[in-house]
Amino acid sequence: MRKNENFSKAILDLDRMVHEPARLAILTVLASAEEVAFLFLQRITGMSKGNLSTHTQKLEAAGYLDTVKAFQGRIPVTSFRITEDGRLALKAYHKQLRALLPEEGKR
Amino acid sequence: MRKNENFSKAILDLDRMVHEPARLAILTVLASAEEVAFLFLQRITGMSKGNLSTHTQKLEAAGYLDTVKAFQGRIPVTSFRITEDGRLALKAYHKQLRALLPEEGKR
DNA sequence: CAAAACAAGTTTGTATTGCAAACTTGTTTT
DNA sequence: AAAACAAGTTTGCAATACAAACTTGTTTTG
Repeated sequence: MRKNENFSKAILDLDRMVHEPARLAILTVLASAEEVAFLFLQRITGMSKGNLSTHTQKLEAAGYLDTVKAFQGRIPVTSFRITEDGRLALKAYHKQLRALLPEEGKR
Repeated sequence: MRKNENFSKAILDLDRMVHEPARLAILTVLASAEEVAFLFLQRITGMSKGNLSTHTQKLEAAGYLDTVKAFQGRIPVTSFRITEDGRLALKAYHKQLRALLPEEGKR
């Protein structure tokens, strides 16, 4: 049996910056591409612009993504790239989750 | 490649009653025993009494656990049992997480 | 050409929530 | 009898997620 104490305390140590579903979705998409545009991210996740904007700002403040502001012709386009720290945080989070999930055989 | 759209929207559909780490820890412990006493749960998770109390109340309101109030001698002892709904919710949550985690080979 | 509609994000306001300090009710110790 | 302890609960507060409303600029239309 898994040691319940360490185990449940580990759950409480999950990185909340990543654990929040909106941000987890953002990071997951960013992890699968070089660079992702704001509007693409919005459509793919179905989030509102406001919500997406605040979450990407938080992820940037945490150092998990970089914001790239550019112009496509004359209209502004904001894009994002996951940082190395972001990738590491996501990987670490995945590891925490795996430790938490019952093993294959025991489902 | 996984379809990014369905995928990231699925993340946003995670059951938040279970997703919250404090409650996930509680449910996980409850799932591994018949009945668990308040103080045991508190020690094993390291949560404060107040926090534990409010989260168990939420889980009860959601129908995910039952609260059992009894006496040990003359002192009151509160215990909890996961309900069938709670077990199902936890299982469904695990399933959602598995779908979300990169596969073994791709780590 | 002026006005209205549209685009791309950001800021602000609100309602919810997680958390621990303080409280309550009762028991045991001094 | 008073003080200390136990087991939870309630209350107050700070942080957060979210969308509506706003801002700045561009394109379309009358």
